[in-house]
Amino acid sequence: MTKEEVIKEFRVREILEGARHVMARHGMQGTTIDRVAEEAKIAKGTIYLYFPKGKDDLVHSAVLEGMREMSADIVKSDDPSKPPLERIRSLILTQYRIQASNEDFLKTLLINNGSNIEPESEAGLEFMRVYTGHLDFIASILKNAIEARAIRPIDPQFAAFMLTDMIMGSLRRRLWKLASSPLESDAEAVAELFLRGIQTVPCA
Amino acid sequence: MTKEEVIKEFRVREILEGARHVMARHGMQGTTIDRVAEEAKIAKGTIYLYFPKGKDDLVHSAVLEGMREMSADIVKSDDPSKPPLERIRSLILTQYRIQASNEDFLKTLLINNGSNIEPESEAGLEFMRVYTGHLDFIASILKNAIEARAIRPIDPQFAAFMLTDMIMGSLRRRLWKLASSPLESDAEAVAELFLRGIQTVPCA
DNA sequence: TTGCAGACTGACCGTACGTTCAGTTGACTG
DNA sequence: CAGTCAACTGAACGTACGGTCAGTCTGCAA
Repeated sequence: MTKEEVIKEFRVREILEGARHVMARHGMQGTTIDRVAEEAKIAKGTIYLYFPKGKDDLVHSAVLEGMREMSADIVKSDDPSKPPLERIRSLILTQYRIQASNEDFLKTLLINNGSNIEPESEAGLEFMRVYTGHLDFIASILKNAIEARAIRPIDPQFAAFMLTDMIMGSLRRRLWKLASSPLESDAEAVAELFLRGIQTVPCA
Repeated sequence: MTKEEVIKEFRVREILEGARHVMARHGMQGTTIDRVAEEAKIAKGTIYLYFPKGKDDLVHSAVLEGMREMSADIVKSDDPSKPPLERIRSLILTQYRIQASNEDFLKTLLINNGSNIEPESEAGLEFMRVYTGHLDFIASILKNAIEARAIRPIDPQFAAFMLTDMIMGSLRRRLWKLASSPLESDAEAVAELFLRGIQTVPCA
């Protein structure tokens, strides 16, 4: 029984990774079952043994798994015992490091339409659930910082959304080759902008 | 000669608007020539009279025209004689107003993959040209503010990118129904975050 | 009124791609 | 070694959709 499960898990992983690779290289439009099968080095029909619900389910699973993995990595690397501001800074840097080590999936998510899942469908709802779950995690860190009076009493959900978008945006800027600065300096610039804004400090 | 031109312009406009409407409702995946023809109330074949290069060219034209129109509206509403900070604030608010009045196209751009145009293709390069053109405009306003010492000497291109992403992000948040606050208060929150950051002012 | 030009139509065609399933393989059992 | 069964294969099928073109309609000119 164990052996079958190992094989099954191996196949599913191969297929999902193949799918993400194909998505990154060919875009959603160019992601076909044939290409995924070729990438995973199995025959077309085999895919339907592991994803009997068909292509859409496969694609959604690949995207969702990618999101869940990245989110989990970020949560894992968080250290709640750090002082609030430092915690936020290292959260930002960690997101850069993790997402940079995951370039295939990042391309899918940011440049191709990884989030192009129809809202209102079951897959769309699941996508939103994972996404808002991650936002909630960041919001809780910000809430913590507010209570410690390290940051202004801003709406944590809003700030979490904006921070995520800034990070995603600057990563997209890198993928589009509009910036070539080292990763750490991008992270630092985002942290600085998020924490202090761009305005001249009034009392400097 | 004039009459033919009027008809041609009318048809092209109907087709492009129809295309944007279909994209917003059905996503890029579900955007077919048949649906666009139906939306524009003309026969399939007629589309090929006005877009002989086929579907891809039509879709790209629709997206590019939408971007160009929005960018032009924003540039038009800018008043360079205002003081730098106020100029930035009203730039932000204007973007919200204009983009909110253009919901179809916004959905295409933000939720479906309007920017899913292959880089390296002619269409992709044109897309980047329009996009970076808009960023340059915003960067020039920020540069101006830096010279007036109204904001810190941050890289204007970087800041322009981040500001655009924050605005787009918060508009996406609205489209996803994760926020229902009035438009003006969203704009104000973004301006506040961008200008002052979230950190407690150190000398308050 | 007749004839022509060209804008417009929509049935039709070819193909790419998702899905299926009859057949093959190979590991395990008795 | 024969038999069994499940994993796997890939040729074949159905269909949705981009693109075509022979035919229709409309308005104008002679």
